Amino acid sequence: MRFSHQRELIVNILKNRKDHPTADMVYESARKKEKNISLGTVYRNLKLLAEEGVIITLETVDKKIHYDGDTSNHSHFICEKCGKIVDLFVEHEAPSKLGAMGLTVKNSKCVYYGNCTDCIS
Amino acid sequence: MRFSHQRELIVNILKNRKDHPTADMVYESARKKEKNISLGTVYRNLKLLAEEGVIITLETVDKKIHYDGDTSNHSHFICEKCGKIVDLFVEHEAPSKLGAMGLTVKNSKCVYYGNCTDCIS
DNA sequence: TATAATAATAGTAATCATTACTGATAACGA
DNA sequence: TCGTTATCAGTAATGATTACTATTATTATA
Repeated sequence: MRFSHQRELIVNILKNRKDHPTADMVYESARKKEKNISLGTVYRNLKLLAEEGVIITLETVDKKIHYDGDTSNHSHFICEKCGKIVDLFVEHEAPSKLGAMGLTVKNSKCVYYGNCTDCIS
Repeated sequence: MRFSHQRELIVNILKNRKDHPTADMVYESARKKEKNISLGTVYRNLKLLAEEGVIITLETVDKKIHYDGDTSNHSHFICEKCGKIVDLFVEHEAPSKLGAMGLTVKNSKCVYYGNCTDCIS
């Protein structure tokens, strides 16, 4: 994997943001620094970086992939009303039962759905 | 929500299957009973049934929505190699911390990734 | 440092899961 | 039975993502 300015820019954007942007949000952000960066480049790198474990993907219900530069072991809360994604820094480990079932767990994604403080219903 | 044969067929398919089919898998299965059922009808009903909580959606990494007729509180394990989805009937409750954060949790989805027995690597 | 090999890019076309649309049909309350 | 209208079949449109291609940039090596 070579070093390219575009790739480094994309990584930096994700590592500095505290939210969970989609590909086009990253693209929009990237264009402010590299005005000629291609949307395809953003998609290709996001996919590659996620495969390499440099960033994390978050599949929500809006059919767009969200990306997270924080690869620490944490979960997410998604507000069903406003769509806001909240980081949950709660230690989260796989049930011991899985090992007994012969399943080797490499990572996990845990998402909680409900309403946030602003959207109590 | 009216009663229609097509909708009832789709519900029955999901309630009787133990796997986690995608829309086109449900469509294929439905056509064996109703040879003229439309793919659009399958999609519309799956979406509606998921919104009503009659079935559950499972967003995986293959960009297709998987459906689960079992709405009990359980998690899933996905093999990164063969894509197999395994049900995990492990009681899974939201961290108590969330309530203190003002977040009201209605449901949760927890997915574990790794390798299954057949794909140990 | 110059050069060769090739990974990565910009720009755009293609893919494909899903949704929207439309005229016809069927469910169901009165 | 009849009228209202939700639902359907069939198909077109949408839109996020990926593939493609000629060009450019990175990096190992002489």
